[in-house]
Amino acid sequence: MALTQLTVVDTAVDILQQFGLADLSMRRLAKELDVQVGALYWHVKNKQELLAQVAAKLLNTPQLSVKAEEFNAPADAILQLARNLYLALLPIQDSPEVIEVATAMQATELAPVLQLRELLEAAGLSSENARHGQQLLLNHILGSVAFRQNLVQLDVDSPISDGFDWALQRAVAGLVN
Amino acid sequence: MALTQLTVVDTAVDILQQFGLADLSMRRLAKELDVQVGALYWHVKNKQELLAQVAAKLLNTPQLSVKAEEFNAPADAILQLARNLYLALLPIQDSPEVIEVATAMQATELAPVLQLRELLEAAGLSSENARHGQQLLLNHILGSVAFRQNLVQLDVDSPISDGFDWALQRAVAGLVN
DNA sequence: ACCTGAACACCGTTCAAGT
DNA sequence: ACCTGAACACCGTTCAAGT
Repeated sequence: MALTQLTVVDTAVDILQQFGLADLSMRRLAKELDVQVGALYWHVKNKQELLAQVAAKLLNTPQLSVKAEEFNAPADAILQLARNLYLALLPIQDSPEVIEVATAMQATELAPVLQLRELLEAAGLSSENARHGQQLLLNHILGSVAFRQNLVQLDVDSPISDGFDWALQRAVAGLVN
Repeated sequence: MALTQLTVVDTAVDILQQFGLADLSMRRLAKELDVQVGALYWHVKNKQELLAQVAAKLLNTPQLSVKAEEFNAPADAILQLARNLYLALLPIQDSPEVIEVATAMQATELAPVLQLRELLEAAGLSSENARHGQQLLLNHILGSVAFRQNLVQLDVDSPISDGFDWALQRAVAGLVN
């Protein structure tokens, strides 16, 4: 199999999903691809950039986006999108850290995160306030996923409702009046 | 100077404040204390537990807490406490990661985080919903600090108002109706 | 009780040299 | 153009042995 940017990133996604971020090292990745570590650096600049591309692969899927016209209120579309993100990230170990790396270097556009802002504007917020609301909701999604995943690690039995949704509803209500 | 748990944790806090989490390694810490790495493990169980104690040192100061009776509405006390936390964590590099480690192992009680929940109960939330509201606000504080610190790292000029406070107000409004 | 010395099993990144 | 081999400068944790 030819070593390309695509195969590198896809294998990285695989390792992340199966074993978590702690096992997603450049060396482990090289071993999985049957090459030397140095070879990876011909296809990706560094680990940060790799993680940003992993995040893009995870989020830039049409499955996550939401069709605004299918909801009678923008707030409902926002709630649905936030839930989609939460549920998609939950089963992927350490996904919040990966997403944070990607948004920190803002090199990559994460479609559902952009849509979050668009929907807030559609709900009547100024473009500035839509950015701030986006931040609040993203913080809540990533923080809640991280918190839940930590519970699993300490194998506490996770209840079906973990309070994410209640707080999400209150936050959206506060944002769109 | 005698090597004790106290000196170990205090030196760790120093390194964190001056150089950030990347430089806070057990080896670097040992060097700073003029001992071998192994010696540290007599005084702390592992790095996780050390970070939890660092987090406690950072947050368990009366400066951060808020006197509820000085505010005419519980919501105002909540806002003040959240701002105190945000402003205290902002100058400490990578403080969100450290706090997250501490809350994840919940071995340590972080006073201001507890007060956040108490104030939400005082504002009329059920104890369950107060926990969920606490999660929302903590997620927003830590997420916003992390976001701002990443901007500094990429030396983008930080504006005075970064939207933290606007979103905070909307969130609190949504929580306490 | 407390610490040293040394090892074990890892990291990310770089780069001359090969093909 | 793409990859190997090998190095550089690190990690966290453990543990026999010393005092």
